[in-house]
Amino acid sequence: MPRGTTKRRPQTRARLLDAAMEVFAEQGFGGARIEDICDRAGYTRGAFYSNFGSKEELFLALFDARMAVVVEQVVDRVDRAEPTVDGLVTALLDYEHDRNWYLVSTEFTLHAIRNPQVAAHLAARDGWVREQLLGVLGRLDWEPGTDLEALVRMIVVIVEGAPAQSWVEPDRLPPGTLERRMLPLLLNAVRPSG
Amino acid sequence: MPRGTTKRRPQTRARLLDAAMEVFAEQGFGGARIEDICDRAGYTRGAFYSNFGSKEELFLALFDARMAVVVEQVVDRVDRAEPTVDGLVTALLDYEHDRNWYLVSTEFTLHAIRNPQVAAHLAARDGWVREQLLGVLGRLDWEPGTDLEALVRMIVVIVEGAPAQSWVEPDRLPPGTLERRMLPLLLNAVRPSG
DNA sequence: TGTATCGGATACACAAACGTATCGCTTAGG
DNA sequence: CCTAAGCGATACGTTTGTGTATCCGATACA
Repeated sequence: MPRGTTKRRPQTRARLLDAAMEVFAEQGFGGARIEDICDRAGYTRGAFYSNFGSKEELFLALFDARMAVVVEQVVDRVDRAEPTVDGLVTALLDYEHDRNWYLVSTEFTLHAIRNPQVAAHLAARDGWVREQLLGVLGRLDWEPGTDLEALVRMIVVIVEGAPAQSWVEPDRLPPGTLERRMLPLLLNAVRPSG
Repeated sequence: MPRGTTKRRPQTRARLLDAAMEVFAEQGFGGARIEDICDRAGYTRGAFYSNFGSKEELFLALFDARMAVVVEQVVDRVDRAEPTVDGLVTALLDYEHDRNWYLVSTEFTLHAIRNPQVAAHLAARDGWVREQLLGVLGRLDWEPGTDLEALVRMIVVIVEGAPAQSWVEPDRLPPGTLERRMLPLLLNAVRPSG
């Protein structure tokens, strides 16, 4: 804790971040009003401007913080998983399917694509995530000639892309079901035939 | 053309839609200002309110119009394609990778997830698209027991999900490359082994 | 070619969101 | 305790975007 910083400050930040997750999920980044976030968190705009310089800065802090948690959990589980296709798939998908996080992270990706600076930031983070997964995948056997870096990208396509269909019609296609069928298909395709 | 409607009206609408595509792509739906769209199209807000009731209505019209074109083209090409995996993949991916359309259609999906009314609309459209693809896929041979409806959903995951990574770092992963590698992997996994 | 309607421009009134400057309670540290 | 700094609330003024009401040029149609 920096010199002269009181203990309630991190709590204020945390509450603002939690509120922002909800409001961004409901209204989108552009549609979210700063005052709504403050209201939701139980503060006034004074608290916001004391903690963040802009809505953009908050967005970035929110994404970074949440992304760190999600990735840590996934990597941790994958790391302990049985070195089989089924173990891997289960580890990759054994998380709470968080609708708000899907909305916010997807919108952050769009935000990054629009802003080169943010894109560089996101690319670095994504690269780090893929590296982590690459390490774990390297412990399994794969069809000779398999491009593991490409394989990791494909896994990301599935894990981040499939939820779109589920969240549009969650009753018809419950979150996780499509990924659960699709990942084994992909992984078995590059496993040793023997 | 309705009684008493002049011929420049559809042109005005079209120009507003084109402008909206650009502005939504640049600013996002929530961040886009109606006046920006009008400026871009070369009109004032008067023209806008004469043609659309709200930004939301414009967004829906834009998505519907563009979606119709894109789907028609893809279905048409897939329909004429060689009945082989490679022919299918080539037909599915042989389009201009439109960054703006990726941004707008993805944001529309988020918008739909937030608004049940819009979600129902989008689900109906998506269902229709999948039906179209189902018809074409039925003409090829597949591994016995293959769930073609699920297969179509998986194709959609790839075609709509992979561009995210490409548009974040287009230099490292040019649009289309990941799909081009991933689709054959999936399709060959459910083709007859013989 | 006349005329009624259409369609987009203009102007205005309103509302909402923003950012800042300042105030006063709270907390840390001596 | 006492005091200085931190932190969030309050209260501005400003900006920005919106929607509507009205006007006038353009266009269809007789």
